[in-house]
Amino acid sequence: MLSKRAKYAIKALVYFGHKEDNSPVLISQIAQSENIPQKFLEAILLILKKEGILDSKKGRGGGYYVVKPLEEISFAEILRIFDGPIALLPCVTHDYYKQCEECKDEATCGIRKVFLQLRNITVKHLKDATIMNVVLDESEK
Amino acid sequence: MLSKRAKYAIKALVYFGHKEDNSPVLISQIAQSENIPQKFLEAILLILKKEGILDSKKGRGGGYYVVKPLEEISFAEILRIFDGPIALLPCVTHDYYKQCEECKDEATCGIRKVFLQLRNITVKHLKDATIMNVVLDESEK
DNA sequence: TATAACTCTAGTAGTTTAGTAGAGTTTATT
DNA sequence: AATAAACTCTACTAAACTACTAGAGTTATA
Repeated sequence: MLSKRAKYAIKALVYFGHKEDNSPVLISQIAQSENIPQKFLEAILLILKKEGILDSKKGRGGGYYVVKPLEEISFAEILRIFDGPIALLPCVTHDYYKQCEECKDEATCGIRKVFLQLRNITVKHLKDATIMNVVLDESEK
Repeated sequence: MLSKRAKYAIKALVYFGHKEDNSPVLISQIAQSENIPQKFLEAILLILKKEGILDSKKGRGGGYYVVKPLEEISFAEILRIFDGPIALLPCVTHDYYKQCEECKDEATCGIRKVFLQLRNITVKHLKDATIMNVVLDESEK
């Protein structure tokens, strides 16, 4: 299961996508609109800022705004930031590779094969799913 | 990530699959061969028994043996037993459905759509992956 | 200079994970 | 009948993670 962190992050980004302009938005505004605990959301937006996806302006009239193009922000990227690897086994992750401790021979492990293929399918799907795609899809109604 | 429980369960089942006959196997034998802590494996095998996948014989000469055909045991089934739902959001699970608390309208949620498709792809892949398939694949060397 | 707004450090209750310990029960064999 | 092999079951634990909350601090603009 996704962590709430990741889910909230995606929700917030989609919220940005539905806005007309790119003016700064208050945390409190997003929190209210999306039913997310405000303090929790604060921490999440901070992380998105550290990752170069959002930026913020302090002081009166400040808030958060998007800096990375929405069509370049994929679900895969967000999941990796908040929930770590997408693969289900350490021995098939891309960025966090670790051998399974109890494994006798990785090269011939049939279990690994299944999860390697699954990882590839999943990553493809989650890379194709960008924030922009979701925004466009939701606007079609 | 998979839990170790689920990974060990799959490893144990594949181990059964590589045996010639279906005579009872000692927990200690599997634990040793697959590098799994024995006491932990005990609990796992007990669960597989409760699920009707294994059965056991007590006393001297006893042990565990498979009762469900290996070509009918899929990774999907094992994952569901040990790690719960395969879907990444509660609102797209099959057996454990729960609305996302903060969701405004499930029917139009673009995020949900992404994870619903992903779930379908994943489940298909994990249902096609049976213990028997892994055993056959590993025997081809 | 007041205040709106982000920043950052702590802490916390609850749950899950990956085990371990040990007593109890069953059954085949001697 | 005794013995020992082997599964069964309950209880416990350390460590990590999740989803928050509290509150003080900093910055910038009107």
